Amino acid sequence: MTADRSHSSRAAHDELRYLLLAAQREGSRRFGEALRPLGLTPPQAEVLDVLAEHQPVTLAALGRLLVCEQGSPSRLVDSLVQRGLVSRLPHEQDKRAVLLELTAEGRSLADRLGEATGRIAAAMAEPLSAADIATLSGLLHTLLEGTDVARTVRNRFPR
Amino acid sequence: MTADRSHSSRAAHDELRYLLLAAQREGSRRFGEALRPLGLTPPQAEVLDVLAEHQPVTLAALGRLLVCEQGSPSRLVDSLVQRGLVSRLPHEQDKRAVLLELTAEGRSLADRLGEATGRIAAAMAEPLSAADIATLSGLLHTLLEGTDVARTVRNRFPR
DNA sequence: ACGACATTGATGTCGCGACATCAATGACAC
DNA sequence: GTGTCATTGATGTCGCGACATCAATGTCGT
Repeated sequence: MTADRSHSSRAAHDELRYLLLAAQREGSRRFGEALRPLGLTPPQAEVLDVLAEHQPVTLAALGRLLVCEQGSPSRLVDSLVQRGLVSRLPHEQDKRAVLLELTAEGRSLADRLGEATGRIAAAMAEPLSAADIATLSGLLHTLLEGTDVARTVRNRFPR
Repeated sequence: MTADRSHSSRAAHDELRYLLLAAQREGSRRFGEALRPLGLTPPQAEVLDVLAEHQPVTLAALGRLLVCEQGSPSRLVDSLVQRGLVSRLPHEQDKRAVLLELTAEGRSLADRLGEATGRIAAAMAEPLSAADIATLSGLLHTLLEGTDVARTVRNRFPR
């Protein structure tokens, strides 16, 4: 019916853009709310989550593993260091680099975080079936193909 | 194969969460980059876009039409007023309210914005077919069903 | 008319997140 | 070694975006 390929989907593209924004915002909002009892924000939670699996890691490497930030997340890490959840250690071979590790407190919080995360993520995706989630993830991967973030996500969630 | 329904999809849920974050971030990054020649940020562009269609409108009503912000976007609008793109007019019947309108300059910028938006959105969604986009949008609508943002998006993009 | 409550828009605060810049250090060609 | 360039992590700045608070105004029950 709509023959003009170059313009017919303009509204569809815009709607998709806003849907992605809306979904991310709504997810962050709910996730942040659920994280408040732990005293963590979603980005802080992501750092703990990544550190729990990739300890120890330099700041630059952490940045490459984070979806929530492009550059080096020094100030994000700062907040966690100040709260005693993460410690900075000097790197032996490279005096520029800093190694990040969870403290004991950080590790135990990361554990509690893992449980909370599972429940919340399941609750948020509740209106979708497992098949829907797979389809949705596949389409998002396709949408992002060739970008840095896509590589980041693949690193974090290998098949 | 995975029999434990309550936990088997934990990773899938987390991946979806990060994919949504990644897609939105990447989209915003590219969109903001393309908008830089116009001197606009993506949230500012959304305001112009909405105003061009719903002029005049109160601040609270604008807030209900925006995906990019929950509360009343007074400071976001401020930036546009300061740049002479939007004007605030007193509301006759309700002395609390303020009516927002595009200035002449705002209207012409909104026009140029519309063209740019179309090209950018198409470029970003390029790896997906029209059918994929429809599927993706449908799934995102389902994911958001029952939320305020879902209503906002439906208002902005009625079928 | 009046009092309780709701709504509007402004404002303060906090934590990002993108970008630019910078000093320190490292890697590499020669 | 030396010069050149890349990388690392810190820092400054800007614009959000969520939340809380507030004064002004409106609404509604009685």
